[in-house]
Amino acid sequence: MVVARRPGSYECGIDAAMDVIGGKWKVLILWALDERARRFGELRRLLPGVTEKVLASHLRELEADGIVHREVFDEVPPRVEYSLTPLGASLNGALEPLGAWGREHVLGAEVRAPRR
Amino acid sequence: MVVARRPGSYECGIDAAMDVIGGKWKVLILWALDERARRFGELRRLLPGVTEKVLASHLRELEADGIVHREVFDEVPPRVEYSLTPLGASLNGALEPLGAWGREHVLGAEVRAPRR
DNA sequence: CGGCATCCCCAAGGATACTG
DNA sequence: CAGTATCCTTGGGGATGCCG
Repeated sequence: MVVARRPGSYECGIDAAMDVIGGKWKVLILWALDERARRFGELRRLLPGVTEKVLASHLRELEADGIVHREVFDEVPPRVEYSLTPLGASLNGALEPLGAWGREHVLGAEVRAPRR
Repeated sequence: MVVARRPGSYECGIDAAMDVIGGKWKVLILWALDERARRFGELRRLLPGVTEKVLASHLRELEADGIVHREVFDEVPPRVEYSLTPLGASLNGALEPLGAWGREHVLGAEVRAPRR
């Protein structure tokens, strides 16, 4: 996103959080990882439209922020798994009310969607 | 903002909400309006760094999304007040856990170990 | 006071190709 | 499979000026 990446201080906790989840696909990544760990290609398939470059950079940012854990398995073919850290899980929990709000007030308004 | 402005459907409620609050200053606007109604110039002073153009466009988007109410008082000098609609208030409530998360895990971490 | 109208910039994000 | 490496596009947002 934008806001103000690491300017040293924020007005309130919400911008700080918005900074962490501000990427275009980040909340979707968190959502996809909520259930279980996922491989890179798996995530790519779960997020139709994301490019490899953007997915990789988002994952690296989330890793730097301590939200996701990246584990490399030394195998052939290579395998890398991404999972939520405890911090990431807590973020997802904090996101839940917002998701419920969106489902109820935005999605509900335009469609009676059977989400995920 | 980013994500996908009104593409007709979202993956989950969170993107839908992210779409609404995706502007650089929107959550700060919501925060400022949470306490009471505010005038345009008042908001400008509360958000150091925002330009008139951006503040006005954000307010209009929030108004279009049914989040804020704009009331014009036909006086001289002109007076315009912005306030949260019930929907806006509920959004603010849904944002609260996220704000708490940010305060606890981002702001707190920065204070203890300032980076950059 | 509370705005639009303009012009402009730049970083987030997309497309494509290549590699360990 | 899981990424880099490059190049390019886009539009959100900043700066400035004018107006009812």
